[in-house]
Amino acid sequence: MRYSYQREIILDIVRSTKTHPTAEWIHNKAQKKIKAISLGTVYRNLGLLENLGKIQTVKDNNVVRYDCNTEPHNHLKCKICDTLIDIPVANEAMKKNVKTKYNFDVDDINITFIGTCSKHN
Amino acid sequence: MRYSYQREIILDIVRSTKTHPTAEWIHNKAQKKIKAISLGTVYRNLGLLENLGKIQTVKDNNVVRYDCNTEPHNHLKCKICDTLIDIPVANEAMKKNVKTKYNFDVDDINITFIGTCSKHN
DNA sequence: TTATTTATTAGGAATGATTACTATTTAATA
DNA sequence: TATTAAATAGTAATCATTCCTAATAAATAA
Repeated sequence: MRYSYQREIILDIVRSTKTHPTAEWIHNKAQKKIKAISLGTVYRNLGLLENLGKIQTVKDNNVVRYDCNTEPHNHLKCKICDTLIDIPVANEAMKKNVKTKYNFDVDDINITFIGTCSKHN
Repeated sequence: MRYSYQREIILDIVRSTKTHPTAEWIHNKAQKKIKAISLGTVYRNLGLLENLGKIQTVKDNNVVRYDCNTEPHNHLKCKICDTLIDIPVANEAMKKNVKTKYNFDVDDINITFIGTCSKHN
């Protein structure tokens, strides 16, 4: 893969935050550095970076959010402030359980807990 | 809420299958009974039926699928045949665990196991 | 039964995130 | 320095879903 300044900036931006930004947010930020960067370029490079395992994606409603946390993990989603909070993957034992109960080979587990985060107590 | 024949047909259709159909699929089926039924009507009534607790939704990639299973449950998603398989909710203890660990009040847990179902062994 | 009122519908336009397309630019390398 | 193929900018297209509005129909009152 050829070097691209755009890709470098995009990766820097994703790594600069834990807010699980959207492509549009990343595009806005990137325009501060490269004023003519296009949204298509942002999407394409985010896809490439995901394939390279340098970033991860989370589906949040009908928007994809990007996450610099490359460890396998899941999310708490606060319905009040919309924050996504990373949590370590629940129990590898679940995979084994699903295998024995349903004869289903699990590659990936996607868990989102929806509720109210500690800010709103 | 006022009676509507369209809504009745739509509910019948969702209840007639365990394939987690999309709005478009339901619309096609409904047109067999009511040839001029509009897609907007299908979407609106699916939303109403969900609010009434008569059906549930599952998000599958960027499509919403509808499910007549009204019990709380989660899904196995086969990456080969795209089938969604209902499974009972994993462990209420997870809610308590998240509460104590993260001080996060869980309303709803969304779990999808992605992998290969028993058909492809 | 008929008239009234207001929820519901059909049909089509609008939205919004994402992807596709294409001429131009630019990194790599010969 | 010239060549070439990957990457980009800019824009059009896609596709699920929502929104809008005049017409229709269910519920109710007269």
